[in-house]
This record gives sequence, structure tokens and C-alpha cells, in this order.
Amino acid sequence: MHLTAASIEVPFTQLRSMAPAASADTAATGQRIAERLRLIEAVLAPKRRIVHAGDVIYRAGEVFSHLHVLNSGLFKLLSVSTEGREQVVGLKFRGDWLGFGAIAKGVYACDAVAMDTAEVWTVRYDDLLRACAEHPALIETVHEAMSSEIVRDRDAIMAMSTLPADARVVTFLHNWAGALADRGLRADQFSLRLTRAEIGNYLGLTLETVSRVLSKLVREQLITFNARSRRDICIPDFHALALFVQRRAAKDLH
Amino acid sequence: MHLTAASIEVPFTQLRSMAPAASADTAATGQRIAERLRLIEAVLAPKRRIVHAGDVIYRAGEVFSHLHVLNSGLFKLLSVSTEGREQVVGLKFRGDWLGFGAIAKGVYACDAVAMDTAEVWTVRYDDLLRACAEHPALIETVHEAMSSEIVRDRDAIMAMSTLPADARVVTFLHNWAGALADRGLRADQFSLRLTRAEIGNYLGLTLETVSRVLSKLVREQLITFNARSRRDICIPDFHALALFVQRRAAKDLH
DNA sequence: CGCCAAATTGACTGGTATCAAGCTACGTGG
DNA sequence: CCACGTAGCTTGATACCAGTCAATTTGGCG
Repeated sequence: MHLTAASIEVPFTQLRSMAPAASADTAATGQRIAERLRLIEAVLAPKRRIVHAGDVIYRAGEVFSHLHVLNSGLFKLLSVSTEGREQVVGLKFRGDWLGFGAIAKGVYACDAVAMDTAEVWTVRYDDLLRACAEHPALIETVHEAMSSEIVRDRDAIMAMSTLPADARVVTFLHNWAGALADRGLRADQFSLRLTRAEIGNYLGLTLETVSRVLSKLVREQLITFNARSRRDICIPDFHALALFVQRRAAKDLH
Repeated sequence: MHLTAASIEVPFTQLRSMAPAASADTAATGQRIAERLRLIEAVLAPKRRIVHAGDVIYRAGEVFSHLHVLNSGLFKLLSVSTEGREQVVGLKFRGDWLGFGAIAKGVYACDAVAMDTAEVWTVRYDDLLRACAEHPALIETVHEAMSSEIVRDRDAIMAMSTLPADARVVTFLHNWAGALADRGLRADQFSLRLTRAEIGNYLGLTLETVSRVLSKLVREQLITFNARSRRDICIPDFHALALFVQRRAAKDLH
């Protein structure tokens, strides 16, 4: 049994008109994600499971044994520092793996918490290694996923250390929309499934600042709120977001 | 021919007295790093090369084909945004791999620049994959290295988004000392091989702020500068650094 | 010696955090 | 049905940390 995706599927042609620059890659990426999932399903026969918002599939400190792949839904990775500060250090979508951070130390480095109903595939790491020996394509898939995670983390570091608050929020929205588009979901209109506080926590900002920035973006017509909920956001011009960040970052250069 | 390590080796017993809490792990980690290098050397027969400060072993955008392992020396990873902002997104020590970020997209995501004389081992990614099929230990080594990189990046994200300037600098020093200790080098006295500007860039701070924080740390006796150069730093009490960060972070909690 | 990059330090500014006061949506129980 | 409580959100006033600008010192090197 598969869960239906949370958002509505749209044809790639429509996406193309929404995000002209990224469209070609986007379609390819979307197919690659589906392909990878098919490969994992066929080769690993993972244990499937449905989880619900708030469910935790592993906690920091637990002994590592399994990796997980998200077939649908949304997860956040929570890192807790020694003093008890809690921080969102990653967001995971369909096709993403969970648990890579645990391989090195044999212990999970953070909590993985579902943000809505999701289907999780689970495999023993041992089994994965064995399967990799027989299926070269599998190992490439795993490496690709780890590599992507590294690159995303670096992008986050860069955004956090160089961008002012408004540009961070815009980058966040841009990335979110991009992640949806990559998965064949509509990227011009979606529901952020995070509170302002969670967004702020992820971006190193306070919830008030996030709120103020979003209000400003509405005033500047970069986004609009959908009827009925200020978590549902419309992005009339996807490309304009990237431009905003560039202009904002360029200011600091001179 | 091996390069001799830049800093002076000290017996683990001495390290133990410097950093009581981390010592047991530290010795184990140090041996593990050496073991991994021996394995890589034996199984992969990597191409060896000596590079010098400023040398670039790959640039963002170049087609991916090779991974690199640092046998000695120090590298920085530089990410350049579309607008031309340049940012240090990682520092690499002996035993670290370079190029993981390129696997996913087939293109290097950043520049890798040597910060002093270093010995780099290079292998074709194809060859690595083939060798992994025959040597299960190798694949675990690679995964462990990628996993560590993911965890380090997350820690960086967390530090950047939650810690004030002084705590970031202290964390930086603490991590640096820890990296040296992990490699069997003395961690109570070492030379930062970065300018204030580079440190600030890495931490999302200005060079002036870094300088002020270092001066403050000297006043508070957490560090002292060594004779003749303000890049040579002594850390009388390694553990005190961690405490400083904890106290500093705890303030924000209440 | 004299140049130049790196670092330090001070005075001022500005962007975000903090504190505080409503507002809105939604569920619960009377 | 409405009163009420609560969680999430918005908006304003103020404070403070770190950035900016600028002057000076230090150290390295031809």
C-alpha cells in the first residue's frame, strides 16, 4: 500500500511554465528520485511503515542499525545540544534517506520526527551493505544521496553565515519549492508544514523576524498567503525569489 | 615518501592529561585514522602528490572523476555563490576525504585549496567503486568518512544558528584542537593557519569581531598567544573551552 | 629601511532579538 | 449556540550584539 502524496501532482509541462530556468533539470530529477525508489524497493525489499505527525523513528543516542528512506511525507531532523538547545538541522522529503549521520559513530546523531503522515521504508545497514556488493547501481544511489546531503548542508552553512534575515527566509521558500518541484509536485502553491517558530529555529532567526519577513514579502508581492491559512503560500514568480536573494546578497558586497 | 606532519607528535598520555574527558576516544580515533589510511594505501594504491599552500586540487564546476584523501597538511573548501560571495565551508585534516560533494551532481561543488604543504592521495571514483566490491572494509571506511562529514556540517549549522560570536570562535578553537588531538598531534599549543578574515568568513563573522573575541579570551585566560605570532595559540585548559560555550549558550535559554 | 598585509582597537550604526500587546483560528465544554 | 482557552501569528517599541568605518600598531620580507 502506498500513501498518496500530500500535494497534488501536476504535469511537468506546467512546472516548466512556473520555473523556466530549472525545469529541464527538475523533470530529470523527479524521474531520478522515482527510479531510485524503484531500485530500492526491488533490491532491498524494505520494511514499510506508515507513521504520523509527531512520530519519532529514531532518537539521538540510540544505537545505529537501520537506515530509512522516505517514500512520502515530510520529516525534520532535530539536533539537541548538550545544554538542551533544540535545533532543526534538516528537512527530508520523498526519496531522501534518514540516518546517514549515524554510520560513523554507530549512534544516531539527532532525532527524526515526522511532520505529517508519511511512509517510511526501513532496511538494516548490514543488509544494505550486502546488497551493495551484488548491485553496483545501489551503491551509487546511496552515495548520491549522501553526497546530496553534504552539498545541501554546505549550502545551509553558506546561507546562514552570509545572508541577512529576509534573504534566508526567501532562500528557505525557494529551496522548499524546489524540493517540491523535484518531486513532481506543484511548487507555486503549497503548505509550509512548519510553524514560524520552527522555520526560525531552522534558519537561526526568531519567530517574530520570520513573521515580519513574510509580511514584507507579501507587501512586495513576492508571495501571497492563500485563503484560510497563513501557512499556505503562493509563489507567483519562482524565479523572482532567486533574484531577490541575489540582489540582497549583492548589497553586502558593496 | 611521506611528509612529516606539520605539528609535533606527543604521546597519548600527555594528551590524556590535557583533555581528560575525550582522551580514551581520542586515542582510539587516532588509531582508526591511521588504520583507514593504511587500508586505503594497501587496497587502492592511490596516486600520491605533494601540493603547496595555495594549490587547488579541484574547482567548483569541474567534472567529477576523482576523490582525494589527505595524508598530511590542511585544506579549505571554498564555496562561491552565484553573486560571487566566497565562503569557507569546510576544513580538512589528515585522513579526511575531499570531493564527496561532487558525487551527486557529477561536478565539484566547491574549490579545494591547500593551506600549507600537504600530501594528497588521489583515486578514480570508478576504481574506488570496483575496489569496494572486493573489499567490504573499504566501503565502510568511505561511508564512515561521508557520515562524519554530514555530522560535522550539521554541528556547524547548529553552531552558526544558535551561538553568539564569542561562543562560535571558542567552538572553532575547540574543534580545531580536537581535530589535532584525534590525529595524535599536540592540541594544547598549535598554529591556526588561517587569517582572522578566513576564520571570520568560516564562522559568519567579520575579522574585527574575531580579533576582539580572541583578545577577550586572552583577557579571560582561556587562551594565550605564543611568542612571536598571534596565530600561535596556547590552550591551557581544553575542557574550559567547552564549558565556556555551554555557559554562553545557556544564557540564551533563560 | 620601507612597504604591505595582518591584526588590534575605538566610535558609531544598524539589523535582529527581546519584550509586550493584541489578533485569529480552532476546539472544548457549558 | 456561545464562552472560553490555547496555540499560532502579527505588529510595535526598545535594547543589544555584531557590523562598519577608521586610525594605529605589528610583523614579515625584499
